[in-house]
Amino acid sequence: MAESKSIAVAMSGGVDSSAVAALLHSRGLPIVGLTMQLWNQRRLPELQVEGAVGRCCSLDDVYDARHVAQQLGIPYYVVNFEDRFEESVVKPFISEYLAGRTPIPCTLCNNFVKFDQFLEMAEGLGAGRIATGHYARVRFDEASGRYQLLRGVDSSKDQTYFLFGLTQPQLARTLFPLGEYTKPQVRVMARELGLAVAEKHDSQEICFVPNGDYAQFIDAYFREQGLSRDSVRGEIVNPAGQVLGEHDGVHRFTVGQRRGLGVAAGEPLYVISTELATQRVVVGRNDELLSGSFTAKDVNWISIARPDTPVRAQVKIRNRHSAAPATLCPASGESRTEVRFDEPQRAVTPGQGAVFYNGDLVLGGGWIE
RNA sequence: UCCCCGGUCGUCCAAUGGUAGGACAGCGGCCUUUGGAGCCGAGAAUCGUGGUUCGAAUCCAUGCCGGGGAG
Repeated sequence: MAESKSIAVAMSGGVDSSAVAALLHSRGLPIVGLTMQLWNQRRLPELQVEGAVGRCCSLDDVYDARHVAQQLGIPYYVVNFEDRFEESVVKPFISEYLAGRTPIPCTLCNNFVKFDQFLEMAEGLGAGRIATGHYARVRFDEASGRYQLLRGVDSSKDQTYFLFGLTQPQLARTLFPLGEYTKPQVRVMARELGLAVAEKHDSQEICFVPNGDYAQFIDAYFREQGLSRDSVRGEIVNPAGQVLGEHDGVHRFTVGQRRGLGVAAGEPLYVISTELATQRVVVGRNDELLSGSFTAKDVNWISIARPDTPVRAQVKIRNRHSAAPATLCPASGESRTEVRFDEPQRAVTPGQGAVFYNGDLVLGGGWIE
């Protein structure tokens, strides 16, 4: 009976998710701690680095999560999602890069693992809802009958950019307890609750790429799989087509990138686009990176129903971008939406997410074509 | 085999008698819990050899290497 009301907490072993477990527990809610094993960090040993911190799924992290669960006296399990993670996150991550786009593994992981397989697993354990350490808020809007997604109170830690794929059924069963707090408050809370992980460093970079070198990861993954790739070398050209240099693969470049071009032109050069067919990387001046509009595909509307007419919004085109005013023009009968910025924005990048906001409210989001 | 012009950090350019500066690139760090971006920092060069001069990247001679030039 009481089992069916329990909440499954996704515990990574970090401060945030540990604080979520402690917080819900302190409120007397029945919870169960679960750690998702997503990637075996002992694979691709050539990428190992000394003293790496903040990587997901390391033995230390599982140890930390289990320790917190013991401290709280809650049931705790480690669940192995490695196959799903590799299929739904790692492989698409690689193929997107090889296709000249710039993927967001965190969003894929949320869409296909954390709010999908994990939710099912929780259900199997008798938990009706899940809770994660994301800095975001969910609320039910009586008027529209919809669950709404809102930015976390701590705008500097807000993680809604990675959550634009969440659906109504998922939101209905999800708790983001940290959305009401700031990161410093969470640290204090963790300290006061005596959590051993209170001072643990924040994680950063892609969790399955231990040394942060994703291009090296892709190379290593191909070797591990015994796959070979055709030559990926290509030319670096300016918009006029003049050859300025050579490169070792379009997957090493993303729109707006400056470093790593190896071309000395007297002024900084940035990647403007990559041409898959010719394996060319086009570079140019910073002001050549401005775009006034783009199309978002596979748009998921969250806090509002899909509009039939243009909608004003602020649109965020990368995690560190501050949402810019724009007009959304949904294509009728399609999941595409044209986004027209009031002012041109720098480095609109295919493969990245475009998230639509109205203040703190997340209207929805899609993928930049 | 003669005559011009030119050889400065990896690249491009500055300093034309007083002990070499910048941009870009590369490297390191910070920032950021997608990738980029941005910020900070340290490196890094006068083609060789003689001479003139208190003092040479700078003037002279010569060699070497580029580029140009009717035999």
